[in-house]
Parts: sequence; C-alpha cells; structure tokens
Amino acid sequence: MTGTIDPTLLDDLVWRGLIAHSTDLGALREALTAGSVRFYVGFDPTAPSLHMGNLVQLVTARRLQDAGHTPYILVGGATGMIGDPKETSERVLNSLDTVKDWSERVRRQVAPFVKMEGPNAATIVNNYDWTASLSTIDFLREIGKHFPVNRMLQRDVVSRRLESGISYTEFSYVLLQSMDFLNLYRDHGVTLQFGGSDQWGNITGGAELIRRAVGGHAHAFATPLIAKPDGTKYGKTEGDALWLDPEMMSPYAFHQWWLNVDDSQVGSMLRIFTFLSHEEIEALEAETEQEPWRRSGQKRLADEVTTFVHGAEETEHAKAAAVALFGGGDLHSLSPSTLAAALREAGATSVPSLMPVVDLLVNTGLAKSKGDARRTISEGGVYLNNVRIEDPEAEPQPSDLIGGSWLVLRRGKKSFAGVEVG
RNA sequence: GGCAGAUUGCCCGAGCGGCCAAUGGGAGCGGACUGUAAAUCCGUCGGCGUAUGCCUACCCAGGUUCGAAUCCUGGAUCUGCCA
Repeated sequence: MTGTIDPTLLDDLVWRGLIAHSTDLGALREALTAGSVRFYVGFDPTAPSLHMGNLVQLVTARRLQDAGHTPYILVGGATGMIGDPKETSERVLNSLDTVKDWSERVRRQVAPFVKMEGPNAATIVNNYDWTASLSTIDFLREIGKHFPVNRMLQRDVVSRRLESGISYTEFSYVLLQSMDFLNLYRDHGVTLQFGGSDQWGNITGGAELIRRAVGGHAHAFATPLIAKPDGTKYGKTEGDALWLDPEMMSPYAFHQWWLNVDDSQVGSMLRIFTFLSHEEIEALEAETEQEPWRRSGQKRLADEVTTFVHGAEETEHAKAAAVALFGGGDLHSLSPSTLAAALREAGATSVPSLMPVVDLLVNTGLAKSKGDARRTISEGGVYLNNVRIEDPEAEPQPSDLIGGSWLVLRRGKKSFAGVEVG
C-alpha cells in the first residue's frame, strides 16, 4: 500500500485561492497525479511562535499530505540567522542562542500539524545541519557561481532596498534558501516547494539553481498573502497578531480572533483555513451574505481552525466560555464551575480580598493604569457582573461575589476578566 | 573628508524663550448605532490622582536664564549637497 493519490488536489487548491503564483501548472498537475510527490515548505525562526501567515503553509502542507504527497518540513535554523530581506529595512540579527531556542520551538510547534506516520509520513529537517559546516570556498564555488548578480539586483525586494541600503548578509539570503531546495532535491528527491508569495523570489531561485547545478526540474507555487480588509498586512501591531502558541495567545483568544473576522473575509478564510467541503463552504458563504447577523461563517471558521490548532477539547472550552460571557444571561444563574472555567479561559486573576474596581481593573490588566481605569469608568465602559459601573470609586460588596468567590469584570464589549477573591 | 539640514508622545507631524503634558492627523481605547461585523458620529488618549497640586517627558550630557521642546557648547544617529 503506497497510499492513494487524490487527483483533484490541484483543482481544490485553485478553488481555495491558495495558488497566487506557480511554475508550469500543467507540469505540476501531471506530477501531482503521477504519484506521491515529495514537497517542502520552510519556516524561519523569526519569533518565539508561529503565526497566521505560517498557518496558511501548515494547512496547505496538510492538504498535500492528505492527498497522498510526502511533506518535508524545514526549520530555518541557518536562514533564521541571516534574515530574509524585508522591503523596508535591514533586520537586526538575532543572537545564536535566540535562534536556536526559536528553532526548537518551531520544530515542536510544526510537528503536530502533519502526520508523522504512514506511507507518506512527514520528515522534519533543519537547514542548519547542512549549512553550518559548509566552507566559504565551497559555498562560493558550488552555489554562488550559479547566481548572476545582475539578475539578483533586479529582484523586487533587492531593488527597493538599493536606496535604503542592504547588507551583503541579507543579499545572500536567497542563495541559502535556494541551496536548501537543491539539497532536498538531490538527497531526498524533493521536487516541489511552496511558501508565501513574499517568498516567491527565493522559491524560484531554488528551482533555478536545481536546473543550473544539476540539470533537474522542480516545481513550485506560492500562496497569497492575506491582508486585512483595509489592505494592510496582519501582524504589524499587537492587536492583530495571531499566535499559535497557547502561552502567547490562549485558545479562547485564538477562537475569538476568528469569530471576529470581517464578513467580507469569512469566505476566503473558510476556503484557505478549513478542510470543509466546497458545498459546505458555499453554503456558509451564502448564509453569511443573506443573514450576516447569524455569523454562521465566523462561528464555523473559529471552531474549525481552533480545533485544527488546539484540538477539540480546547475548542469546546473556548466556546463554552464565550457562550457564558456573551450569552447575555444572568451570570448568577450560571453554575459556579461553568463560570470559573469560562473565566479561566478568558483570563483570570486572584486577589486576596475585595478592593475598589479601579484597582481590580489594573490588576486584571483590563486597564493599564488607575487613570486609564477611572477614565474608562467615567466613559461608561466598565461592567461588574455585566452591570455598568457609574462611580469611579465603586467597590464591590461580598454580595457581588458569584459562587462565593468570583467577580466578572468587563471593559467595553469584548474584554472580559475574571477575579477570584480569597 | 567638507558644507547644510534633521532628531518631538505608539506612528506621522506642528510648536522655535513663559499662556506647553505640548496644535492636527492616524492607530489605540470607550460610548451611540449594531450582529462579539463594517461604515458613521461623539468622547478619550504620560503617571499619581482631583490638588490654582506633584512626578516623568520633546535624541544624550552639560550650560545660559527668574523660566527652555524652544537659546549656547559637546556628543550620538539620520538625510541631502560637494569632494
């Protein structure tokens, strides 16, 4: 049993809008239907956790694997030390220790998203293994010789950086990533690479190197960059970032993030991030358009993606917490254990004894200073147990404690925090 | 190497000796309207807190002055122009 190949894979990827650029699609289709293709996708350790952009690649890798192809997931231990040129400015180099730590985190984080067993089990590799020991002379003779500088200068990122400046280090990044593809092609028979469209130059660099260095033929495609409705990128400011690490973003916050996706983006998000069938997605898209207030698209999206990333159990907790907090019912009528669980999901703090609301807001992190807390109260933005607080000097009474020990604080519409007293 | 200019709060950007915790825009936060959406409108936006108050802040370190984001000296960084 060599695993069965799903011949509809490529059409599915196209339908989902996952192919922004590609090498010869006809040839790719032929390869993908002929047998199990070994493909690779890389993740550079540029942060302590993977984020939404990486999730697109992880989901896509899983689609390919489910269709019978064989994943090689690459951790960029070497490339992460060099830095992919950004359009704006030179990156600050991270220390060796940082990159090693982040590489290890990436490796652990990536593994659960692909199947590590079966006929087309995934392999995780680290480009540090073949890059670190490479001599400068070998690198320049065997790799560098195939890269005409005049061509490299024409690349978009590079030409944009010629004004503001670009170091030789970042200029060389494309050689390293290209070398990865060449090595995986030669040593593991990998013939397909994909990545985000911002990586397209690096990806085709690899395909070209394979042709020049060993006369081989490799395929490639790039997934689109996902932008916010206003066209700007995700992840630039704190509020937008979506982290996969539960330490950095709780499953509850993660689930909420998807639940709050704009109507205009639900459809494309469902296509990109979920494994639902075309029929299901089209039905949800139609529902979102006709009855947007039901938010069925967002709800399903949040459930599906949270389950994929954090598992079914965490998803249930997140949903239960949301229902408890947003349900609009009387909090006192909830069972204390349900409420306590919901508040732990949303974020809870313990305090030794009752104190003024202002202090509670600061303690729970809902307000960044007492002044901020007072201001928000006077603006009518603070609720204790879902009842608006009018007085900045307000102090909760023992009778306010739900189940004898819990207070529910809310700032604005969506920010909840639990306080456990005692 | 020489000359000229710049450096202001999360970002952009006014201010050019007291009326400056510092105009305006954006982001953020809160409210209204809603659907935990978008758009729009209103408010708010250093800290302590409510005192004609105090502390911290206009790249850094000194200085002049009753008083400096604003003037002077030195330093750092950036940008043009000339070699």
